[in-house]
Amino acid sequence: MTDMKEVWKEHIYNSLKKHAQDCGLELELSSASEVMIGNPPKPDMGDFAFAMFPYAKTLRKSPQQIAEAVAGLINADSAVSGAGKAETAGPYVNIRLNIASNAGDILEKIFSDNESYGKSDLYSGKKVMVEFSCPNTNKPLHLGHLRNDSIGACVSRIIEENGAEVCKVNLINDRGIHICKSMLAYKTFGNGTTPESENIKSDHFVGDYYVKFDQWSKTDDKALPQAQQMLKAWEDGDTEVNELWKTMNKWTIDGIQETYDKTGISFDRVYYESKTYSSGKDEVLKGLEDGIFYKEEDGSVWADLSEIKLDKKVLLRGDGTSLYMTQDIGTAKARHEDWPFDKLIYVVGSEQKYHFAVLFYILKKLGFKWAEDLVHLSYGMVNLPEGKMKSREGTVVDADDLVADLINLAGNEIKNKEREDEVEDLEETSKAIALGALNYYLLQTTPSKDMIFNPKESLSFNGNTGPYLQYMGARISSMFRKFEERKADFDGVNPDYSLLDGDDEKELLKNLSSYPEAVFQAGAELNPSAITSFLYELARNFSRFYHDNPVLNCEDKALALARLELSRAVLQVLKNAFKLVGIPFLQKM
RNA sequence: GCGUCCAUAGCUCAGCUGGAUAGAGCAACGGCCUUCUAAGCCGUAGGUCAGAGGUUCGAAUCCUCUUGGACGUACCA
Repeated sequence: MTDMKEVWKEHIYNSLKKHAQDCGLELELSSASEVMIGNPPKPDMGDFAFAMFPYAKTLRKSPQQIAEAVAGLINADSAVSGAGKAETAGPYVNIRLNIASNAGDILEKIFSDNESYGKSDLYSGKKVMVEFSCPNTNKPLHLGHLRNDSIGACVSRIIEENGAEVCKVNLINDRGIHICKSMLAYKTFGNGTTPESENIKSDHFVGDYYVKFDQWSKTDDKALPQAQQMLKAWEDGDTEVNELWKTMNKWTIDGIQETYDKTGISFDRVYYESKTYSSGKDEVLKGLEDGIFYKEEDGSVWADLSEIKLDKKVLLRGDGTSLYMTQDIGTAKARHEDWPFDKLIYVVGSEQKYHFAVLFYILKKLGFKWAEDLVHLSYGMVNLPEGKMKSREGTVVDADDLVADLINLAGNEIKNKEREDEVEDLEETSKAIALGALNYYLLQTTPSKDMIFNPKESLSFNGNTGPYLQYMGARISSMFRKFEERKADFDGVNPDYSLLDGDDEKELLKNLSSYPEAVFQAGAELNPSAITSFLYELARNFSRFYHDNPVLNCEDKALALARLELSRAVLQVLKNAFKLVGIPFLQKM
């Protein structure tokens, strides 16, 4: 469709130019790419729309008159007229494509490209690193992480589809006072229990002590000072604290890894704050020597941000210990050394916009050329219908719980529909449906916007949901199984694509051919919702088509086969887009 | 206070770099299963695109202001 659009822009451009010439005027357009193209409000009005308003002034004619002239020129051009027809609608020139005559080409392209259909070279030759997830090691993952993971993983795949070499990285937030809080609470109240002895998933086990610390510190003023003391001991290399840290850190990371496995999240490289903060400290001290930063009387090191109209930022505490910013400097540097990227995308919540503005500025000041290639892909908060999630009020939606609920619900749904025998593996199918529902739900909203997570709605599998999309894939798959059984009926028949000229069929062909555009747009904007929107439209159009048009049961065998191939193409594009969004494809459901 | 972002149907969201009558899903109501999976299809109802100005042939979209909200502005991460 991209090609067709370009072709028709060229036609309109040429006609406009010719018309201007005929009038003895000069057109203020230097190339066809400047011609604006749109869609008519209704499909039955045509496939492309060109508004003639912008040319009225230079051509000294009404847009209506220009439209008449341009349409006339296009229809008179025999080289053009086979591909489509121009019609005027007031000031608009609408192009009605002869899609059926192109149907064969569109389908052939999809079949020959297969799983590669949709790929672009937008980022070809580029190395792009994507950072996402970044959990703390003091508690399990929650709904906010799930959105982060969904966006991060999806954007990674989209960029890859647009030609880049991608490296997915995680950063484990495993040092700081918050880690000491759960450690201290465990040391005080744990009595040597373990996740195994209590039969609790290990990250939840640690998280429970983090909650316990919170309760404890409310009634005991000595709790917090003790935690700070522990932090100091830890940084001073105290073996006992270090051993405890190692043990509990492992518990959390193992637990989180289990969640990643369930939600299909993986990374190419994993960084640990505990390992990168000292190199960040070195960079800050070097910057101090070079006069980029300055020291306060208490020994703390600061960056002056007045150049970017911000105040100032502390980079090292008075006692020489490092902060969030410090370690992020070290991490960025380590990453570029490990894997020299052309672009590094940080998928991090919008509440950290300030942090990244400062980080990028500081890295620039430190003289790292690649600081220009850093991008903060900020995403909005996930709220509940009642408002914000609050750990103190226990309204935080736990990632494991949510996934488990979704799996259960999917399983019940299969049983209710009495398709338990049909699907073969109930467990696996339930998981696939749950995962598709989750990813699709989280990716529909444009990342930069806050979203409201309605648990009830997310657990529904009707309407514009992941399972709806999977269902279309399953129905098409089912149709192909039926076709295998009846193959003999179609012996010696060839598909006649020129018969695919019903409105539903034309819409589908247009959808299919516009898929590469959706991938390109998603890549350029780093916006998964470009793919989710595309998917829903394709599935909805297929659903209507399939409801109203018999395929295998069509009496005209040549048309039946053409429709079958059209369905095959829909299936292929669904699969390709599913892969990007993280919706598992199902043969049966 | 300052900075950033947001405001579209009862609810949740689309709406591409300005273009024709602003679209979906959910919820509500009404139809459609002896026919390729009813997790489906079709229909009805629902809107002063927060408000006011401005730019333009033309604004939900761009600019300014007002109102309402979120986030940030920590020697937390």
